[in-house]
This record gives sequence, structure tokens and C-alpha cells, in this order.
Amino acid sequence: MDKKQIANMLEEMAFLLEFHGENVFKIRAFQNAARALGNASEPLEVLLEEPGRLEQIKGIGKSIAANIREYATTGRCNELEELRKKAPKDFENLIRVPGLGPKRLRVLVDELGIQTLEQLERACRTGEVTKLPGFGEKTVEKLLAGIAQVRSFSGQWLFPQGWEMAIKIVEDLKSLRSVKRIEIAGSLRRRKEVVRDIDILVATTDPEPIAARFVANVLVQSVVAQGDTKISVVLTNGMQADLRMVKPDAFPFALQYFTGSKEHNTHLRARAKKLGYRLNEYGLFPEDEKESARAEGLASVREEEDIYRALGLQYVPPELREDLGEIEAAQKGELPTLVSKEDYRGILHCHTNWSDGADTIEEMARQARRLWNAEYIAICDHSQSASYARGLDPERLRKQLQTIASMNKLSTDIVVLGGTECDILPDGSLDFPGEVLDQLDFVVVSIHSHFNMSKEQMTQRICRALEHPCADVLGHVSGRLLLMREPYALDLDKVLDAAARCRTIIEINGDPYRLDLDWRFCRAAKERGILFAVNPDAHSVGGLRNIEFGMNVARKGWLTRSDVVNCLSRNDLLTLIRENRNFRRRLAGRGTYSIS
DNA sequence: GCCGTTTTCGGCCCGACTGTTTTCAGTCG
Repeated sequence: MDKKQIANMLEEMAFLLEFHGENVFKIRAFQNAARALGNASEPLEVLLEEPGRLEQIKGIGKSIAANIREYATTGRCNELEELRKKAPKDFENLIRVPGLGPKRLRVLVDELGIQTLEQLERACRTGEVTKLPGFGEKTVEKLLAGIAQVRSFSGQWLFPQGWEMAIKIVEDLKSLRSVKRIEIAGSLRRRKEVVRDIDILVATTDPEPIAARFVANVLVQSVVAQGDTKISVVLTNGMQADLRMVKPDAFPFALQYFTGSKEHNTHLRARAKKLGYRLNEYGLFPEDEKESARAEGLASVREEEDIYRALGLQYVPPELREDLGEIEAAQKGELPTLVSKEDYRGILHCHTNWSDGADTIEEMARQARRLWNAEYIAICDHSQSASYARGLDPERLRKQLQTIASMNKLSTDIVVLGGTECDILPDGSLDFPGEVLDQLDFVVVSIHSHFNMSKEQMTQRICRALEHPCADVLGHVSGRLLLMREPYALDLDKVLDAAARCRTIIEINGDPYRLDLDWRFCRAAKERGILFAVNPDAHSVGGLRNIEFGMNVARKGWLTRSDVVNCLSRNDLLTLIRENRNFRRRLAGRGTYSIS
């Protein structure tokens, strides 16, 4: 049980309370508590251990704390169970339909007896729904699209959800003596942002105790299939996990094979065939078995690297194995040296308790130094229009800058940069006047409202914002929330062209729900000469972990150290920002933009 | 249900959009 699960439970209670017509402020209390818990920096165990520690969190009182304790210790919550009893059967899926809130769901349940997604879909198609007051043609259209979306997202998990589970299983198996080697394979190893299952590969000559330990894991809910070399289970969170056991000799081949992608492997096997080999999960075999010289060469395969070498290729890091040109590049020796954690020097784009973050500037800075050995951290709280996030007006921003300045005088450990995540307003202007932005070290501009503009309007809006001299970085470009919300309509090519023209840095937002810019578009941006900022968008010290997820995207996007501005020293970064601003001022001087 | 306090009740963020209305409710961020 972790904080996220408990926060989800509280959110569900809020929704159910609203569904049952409870007091709006009680509902809000549960929503606030969910957010407060999610933002709390201490791990759940600490919060539960000390008596009264939970209640110290602002937004969590006696009653909700009791609910949390009950749920965390027993996995159930009486009050929640009571609320669920009176809710439709397929409640969990129904509430995920965009555009369907508690009030409309109430009407659908009362008037049509809707209990499941299927019943809702049928009622939409037969026209029953349009007869209800408040429901029209458009609503039904939206509901049908929403149902399709819920279905397409089910059975998929965000990278960290899969990774956490996989790590726990690996840790559990690692201690067994019969486990010679163990690796997470599949899409997790390729660091895909969304995964469907977990693949774990073990090298062993003694599979039985490993199999027994695997199926006995507390995370395993049921066993789907169990053979000598492969076991499939469903985990408590509904995710499928496959364990494969191979002989130690076959391990590198199996690891390569089960890492995929399928497309990469198909391409690789074709190459092997051309060279007179047959490649599969058990080995690389000469087509002509009698060719002893070749066979001897293969005896030296101990690692995946050796397989690629045997095929005349550079080693292809798992992140690149999507058959998007990596095999051709590896053949020419032109694979990039991917950016790595060790290259990372400074953190840009973090929130604090000045806006919607949970922790103080000091705490964020301290942890940035401790966890990432960062030389600098840019605090970028929300701007004034973001009222839902307690955005700062110019006066509070001025005070925050003063606070930062006095902090920097005291500490030489890490330098805190003053910044903002400034809203891009509907007309493409920025949420602070130019003279305010000018005083900041670092400005991220992002869209947080008015998502439903036409593709042309949205493209124009962003392109205009990029021309502002102080628009250093474009934040979460597409606005998508993985498995939750589609990106807004946007002509990405035009936006990238504008970013290249204006020397705007593009953010790779490391929030696991965003991972935006998508790695699939990184190369197109890089080819235009665009630089990237890999940012955590952390709303608490725990959120600093997002850097890791952002780096996964950068690596999947073929980026090197020189593509990522976080790898610059503080001086070089600030010089770059200054030069880019001057460049845009000269553009503005030519009449394309005037500072408002 | 939570918070704060001139401390045990009164207030709790709010604007925009959408689709449905004929002045507004529901949803979202």
C-alpha cells in the first residue's frame, strides 16, 4: 500500500459522496485530503507509525485519518464499502468516462438503471439517454467517445506502476541461490511510458524453487499458466507478469529476445539471416552447422553486446530498440552516446508551497543536492492566472525572489534560480508583463487552460508565446495526461519550426503522466537544432524522482548530453538563456513581436 | 469533513467551457 493508492481511495470516496448527494464541503474535504496526502513528503510508513502524524497534515483531520489507517492496515474501509454498496456495479470504470461526473451518473442510474459501461453504451445508442433532461445529442456523442477511451486505456499502466511491481518481484527472487542472473525485460526495459505487462527473465539450472517463490509472492493474485520455463500470473493491481527461466548459456539471447521490440527483433533476425545465421531466444546458430569457425565465434557470447557484435553492429541500448533506424545506425557505427544520469547537473521547473507544491524552497533545494548532486535548481511556481494552483501575482513573486536571494547568500551548496511556470493565455500573450519576466533567471511557458481551441488557434497561440523574448522553455508541449487525457489539437511541426526559429528550449516533462514531449518527436525537434530541458515538474521532494522518467524519454529520443541543457554548468546555462533572450529581442525588433 | 480562532461555529477558490437551456448545471482544471 502506498500513498497513491490511499489518495485514490479518498478520491473515490469524494466521488461517491457527491454521487450520493452529500454536502459539497465534505466532498471537497476528501479531495483536499487526497491531494494533501499525495503531496506529503514523508513516506506512508512514517506517517502511519507516529501517532497523530497524519493529522498534522493540513487537510487531514481525525475522521479521514481514521479512514486512512483502516484502509492502510486492513486493505478495506468500512465507510467506503457502505458507499460502494449503493453505487452501480461497474462504478470504477463509469467514473473514468470523461464528461460523466457524479450528477449525470446519478441521473443515468436512477432513470435508466445503468450499472455497467456496456449498459451505458447501449442506452446511448438506442436514444434512451437523449430523452433524459439535460442530456442531448452532443453529450451522448461525448459519452460514447469517452467509453471507447476508457476501454482503450484499460489493461495499460504507467511506467512507474509497472516498474515498482517488477522491482519488488526481482528483489524477492534475487535472494534465491538458484537464481544465477535476473533482469526485467520487455517494454519496461525499453522504458516505454506505458506498459501492458511485466516480463522477468531468470538464468538458472534449477527452476523449481524459483517458480515456487514467484507464485507465492504476496503481489500475486492468481496464476494464469504454469509450465517448466514460463509462468504467467495476474498481480493484485490487475497487471499480468510473466516469469521466464532459461539456462545460463541462453540468457543473453533470451534477454535480447524478450526485451523486444518485436519490430526490432524481426529486423535483427533478418540481418542475422543475411549473414548466414539463425537468431532466436536460445542462441545464434550458423545456418550451416558444420561451419566450425563461426560456431566457435559464438561460444564467446556472454552478454547481449556480444550478439550485436557478432552481427556487425554497435550495441543498441534497450531504449532504442523500436526499429526506428537504430539497426541501420548501429551498422554504420553512428548510434548516439545517449545522455545519462551522470551528465545531469541542474534541475529546472519545480514547484513549492508558494503555489501548489508541498515542500518549501529550502527543502526542494536540499533534496535536489542530496538526491541528484545538483548544482542549481530553478523554482518555477505557477503564475497569477492559475488560481486553482495558488499562482503567484507579481507582488508574491517579488517576495519569493527576495527569499531566494537571501537563501543563496547563506548557502554555497546549491544555487537556487528564480523562475516561473508562466501561463500562456488564450491569445498567446504571457501571464506576467515583460518587465516582471525579465527579472527571472528562468521562464517556462505552458498551457493550463482553454484546451479546446481549434488546431489552428492553438498552434497560433503557442507560436506567438514562443516569440516572447523571455519565453525560455516551452513546458509540456502537448498537454496530454497518459491514460487520462488526450493531447490538445496542435500542429506540432509548426510549433517545432517556431521553437527552432525563436531558439526556444523544449521541455521533456518527467511527470510520469505527462512525459511530454513524447520521445517519438524528439528526433524531429533535434534535427531542427532545438535543445531540450529534462524537467521533473516536481510538486514535492518525492517528485524529484521524475527526472529519472524524463531521462528515459530523452534516451528513447536519441538525445545526447549536448542536446540537454540540464547538463550545462550554471554559468553556461545562464549565458545560453541570456543569449537566447537577446536573440528574440532582435527578432522582436524586426517587428514580429512587441513586449506587452 | 477540515480549519482556525478575537477557539467550538462559520466558512470553505473559482473561472471557463459545454451543452443544454431561456438563465443554468455539470464538469474540469
